[in-house]
Amino acid sequence: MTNPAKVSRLYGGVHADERRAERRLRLIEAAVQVYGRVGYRSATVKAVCEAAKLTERYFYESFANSEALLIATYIHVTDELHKQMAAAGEAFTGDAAGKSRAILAVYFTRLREHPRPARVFLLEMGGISAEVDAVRMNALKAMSALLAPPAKGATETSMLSVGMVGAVINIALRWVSQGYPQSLDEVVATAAVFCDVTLAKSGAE
Amino acid sequence: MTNPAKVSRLYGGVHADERRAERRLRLIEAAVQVYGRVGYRSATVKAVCEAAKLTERYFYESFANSEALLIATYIHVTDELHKQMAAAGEAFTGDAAGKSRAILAVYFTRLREHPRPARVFLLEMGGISAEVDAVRMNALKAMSALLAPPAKGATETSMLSVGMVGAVINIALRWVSQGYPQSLDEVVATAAVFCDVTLAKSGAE
DNA sequence: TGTATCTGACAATGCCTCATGTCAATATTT
DNA sequence: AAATATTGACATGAGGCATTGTCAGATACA
Repeated sequence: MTNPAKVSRLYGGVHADERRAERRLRLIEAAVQVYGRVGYRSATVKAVCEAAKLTERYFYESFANSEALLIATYIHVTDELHKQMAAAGEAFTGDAAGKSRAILAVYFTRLREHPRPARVFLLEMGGISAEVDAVRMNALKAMSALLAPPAKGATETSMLSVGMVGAVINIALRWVSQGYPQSLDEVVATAAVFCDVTLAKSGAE
Repeated sequence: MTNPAKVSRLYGGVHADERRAERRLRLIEAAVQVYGRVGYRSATVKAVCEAAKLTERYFYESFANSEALLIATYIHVTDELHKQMAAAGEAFTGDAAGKSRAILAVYFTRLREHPRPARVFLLEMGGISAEVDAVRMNALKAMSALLAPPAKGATETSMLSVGMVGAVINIALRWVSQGYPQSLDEVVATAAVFCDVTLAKSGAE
């Protein structure tokens, strides 16, 4: 008896859904490369497709437009990063200040491993559209929650945390842009200053 | 006897140089309006000229292209802002922490007076071009110097100051974007936390 | 083996903007 | 009043890119 759920034909041993998903992922990974090379603003659909070794047809199969790809790519990259940061935070046993440092160490290490994409996602994500802004704000909130877990009853991100994240991001951006002049320990220590003061002040509220 | 230095004809009682300068300024002021309305990225040369009540011809008389206008406009706006902040700093007599607060109060007050341009210049200035990035970095350095004057022998902006400015900017951006939910005193106090810690740490180095 | 689906290369269209050019109308000097 | 500089409105062309469409060839199923 035939399985009515499997409407799609196998191709290369995989179903249509999987092939679609695979192409989508390839486009996202290609986007990271292309954005890193020329920046998002000058990245054309064509260039991304060439890097992914797919044609425009498949681009529009997965994304409505260039901006949708940017959003998917940003989410993909930040999700991965935040997972690693969260893992480092959970692995660390000790006081809150030490935990912040462990998380920051992962953050800055990853940034140093991917200089060009890091620059793009730190620098170019502002003012492209309301949707992109919203996605970016979500990512910043996630980072804020990692570095300074909100108090139990907290309903929204405090301005203190907003400042903290801004400090860390700006330090990161400068560090990346200038070619990593300081050591990892140095930048982590500097960024940690802002985490520490945030923890101290928000606890003492 | 004719004056050979005055080669230009008077028009409306003013010389060519002055008329040019006046048109240039009108374009800059129009740019502030247009950028505020639609953002820099969607601001066309045509729209700016219409707002300035000038034609494209006069645009290219003063600016090589759209980006040159952006840079001129950004410099115009930040110069004005920094002058006011500097004045507030000099007028204040007291300790460094109090001075920071006085300067921040001016900063946030000005941002609240011009919500839309503020949003644009805080948000959209990243990753447009190397020139714009350089101009922006200069502005951030100027702000850093105001809020936490560098130690006497300091040769370059410290990463601590970079973090501080990032914190203040991010607080400002959030405050503006969300429609000023906190009081002026509140945001100033929160931002001041980051200035204080910067002053304390950089002094104790 | 035949048929339907999938894939890749490429063409074609349409849209928008920058930047320059043209030309008549206006203002100023002599 | 005549000549010249200045201004404003508009036209034009060049270029780039997104998006859709076409079509032949390849692959899997029956």
